[in-house]
Amino acid sequence: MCGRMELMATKARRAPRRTEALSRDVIVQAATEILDAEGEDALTLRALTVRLATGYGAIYHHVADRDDLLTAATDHVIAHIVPDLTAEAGPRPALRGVAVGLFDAIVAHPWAGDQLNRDPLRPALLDIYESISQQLQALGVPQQALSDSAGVLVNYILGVAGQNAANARALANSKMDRSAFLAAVAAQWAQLDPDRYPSVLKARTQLLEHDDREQFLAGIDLILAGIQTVNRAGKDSSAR
Amino acid sequence: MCGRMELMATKARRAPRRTEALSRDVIVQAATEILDAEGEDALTLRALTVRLATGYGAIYHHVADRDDLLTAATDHVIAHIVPDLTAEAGPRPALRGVAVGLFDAIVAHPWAGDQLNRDPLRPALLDIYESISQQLQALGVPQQALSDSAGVLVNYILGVAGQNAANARALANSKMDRSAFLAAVAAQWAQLDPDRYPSVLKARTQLLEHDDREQFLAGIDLILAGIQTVNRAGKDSSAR
DNA sequence: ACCTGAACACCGTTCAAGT
DNA sequence: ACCTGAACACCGTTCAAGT
Repeated sequence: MCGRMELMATKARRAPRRTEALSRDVIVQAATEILDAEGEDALTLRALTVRLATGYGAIYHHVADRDDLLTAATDHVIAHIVPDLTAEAGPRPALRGVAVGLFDAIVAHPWAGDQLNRDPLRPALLDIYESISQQLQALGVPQQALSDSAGVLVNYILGVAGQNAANARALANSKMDRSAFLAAVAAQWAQLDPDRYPSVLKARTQLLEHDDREQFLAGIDLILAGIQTVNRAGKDSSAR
Repeated sequence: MCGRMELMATKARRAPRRTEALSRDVIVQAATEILDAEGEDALTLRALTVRLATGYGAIYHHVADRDDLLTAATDHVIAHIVPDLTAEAGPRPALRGVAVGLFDAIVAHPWAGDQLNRDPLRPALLDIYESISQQLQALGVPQQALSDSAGVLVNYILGVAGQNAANARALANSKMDRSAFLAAVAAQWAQLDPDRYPSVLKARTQLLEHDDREQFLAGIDLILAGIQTVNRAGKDSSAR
């Protein structure tokens, strides 16, 4: 009892008082901070009650379950991307901007990349999809090719997001620092059978030199080139 | 004691005797069957001990942990794809063949699609990557563009795989049959704000009509077109 | 070497009880 | 309405003990 009083006194000195009541936003915010700091496995309900100095029931009063929390945090982290890009120059820079924005968000919050892959098209992704579709339309992609084209871009982005999250998790689990981890990965690759994986091994040096972000953008450009090529071909045949 | 004897007698009648000893392969096989039948959440160590009529220690003697089991099952399910395609006609059909093989495998085993996204480039994916790279090379893609091109294809496939797994999980969790589930999804989409998501809503009808597999292949073709366009452009500037 | 199964630590979630 | 926290059901994993 006495010990508990002291703890509360310490708490009170650090964060004078919880003036605002517990709310969904406060909970999602706290969850995001835990996810960013320690990864998805660290987001336990127990950890949340400790951080928010509350009980389980209080959390479940504002949030359906752990998955609800995870998707809400993901939506929150992704929601900022599209609005920031309305003042873009043209459809092509805008498309690259959305893609890069998503890429950067996922590098900063790898757990969100994982979550996007685990959920079917979430609200957050819908905004992205809508924005991409509109820019493609502005680029002159015909209506019937629009959903295929936007789908390729979104799925490519999701794939990259997933690998990014996987790498972040592997790094965290290894408990090495970044350079030691990269060295360990490189050592693993070096053991591959060169007769069976010649192309993988050739790509390896390039992968290590290349910036992930640059390679991601090169992929976007490649897909855009494909969209425009297919589009142009379709135009020729439908014009006559 | 008496009850236990009876249980063993019943067991013996159903499955006369376990002639083959427990092995890693047997365990992975059993895990795959559980995953296919009931999804990832159903693969518990307890369920495995029941199905294999054994104890925890026996399983942990052949397998490191649950994750080891999951990746082994994924590798096993993916490993069959590449070898089946050696007798392909040309690089383009071969590429489509690998992609479609992977797509079909993931439709049949959605949990594997999820697992591919959660692990950094697994052995199983390395074979795919190698095969794709070699076919791209045969297609005339220059060395320095190879890793970008193969990366786009692999990441696109991974993205589709992830969405496929997510949809399968959503369907399973809903406990509806397929048509009821699709109706529920359609109803959800119908509630979207048409001012905010015009393109999404336009794409919706197309998505419902389109075969997933066809759309996936259209995406592959689109990316291949982009690879060849970029490649041709590069050739022009490097030739002089 | 291979297997058994009780025990452990730790989850997400519920719910009667409080304010 | 909002919150508390003991309790429940269920995980993955370990390990002393058996053969």
